[in-house]
Amino acid sequence: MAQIPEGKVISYGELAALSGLGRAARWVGRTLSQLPQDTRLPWHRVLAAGGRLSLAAGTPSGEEQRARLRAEGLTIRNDRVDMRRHGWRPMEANG
DNA sequence: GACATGACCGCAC
DNA sequence: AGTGCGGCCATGT
Repeated sequence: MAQIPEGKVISYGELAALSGLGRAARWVGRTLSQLPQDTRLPWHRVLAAGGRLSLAAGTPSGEEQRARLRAEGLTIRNDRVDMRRHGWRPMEANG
């Protein structure tokens, strides 16, 4: 997760698979929910499938996530981000 | 061991 | 486009 570049996003399922956790998307979610508030990990770049934001707008964390994503230049439409444009895969990291 | 829950995923209707 | 259902992995009671 720390390797996700700024302005890019990934889904829980992808992150789980890429981390060698198989299909443990739920486990990723539960883990993120337990992150300390002062973590510097880019947790806001982890979205649900299809670029959907699973954290509801209005909640502290939900607003925080939207703010951070927008700050990185992403556009949020109807609680979702354009994965086609901002999706990230490790292969792209190698150039 | 059984049962319920979670910042989930994919498919079918 | 919205809803329902089963599957997934780990944790807590």
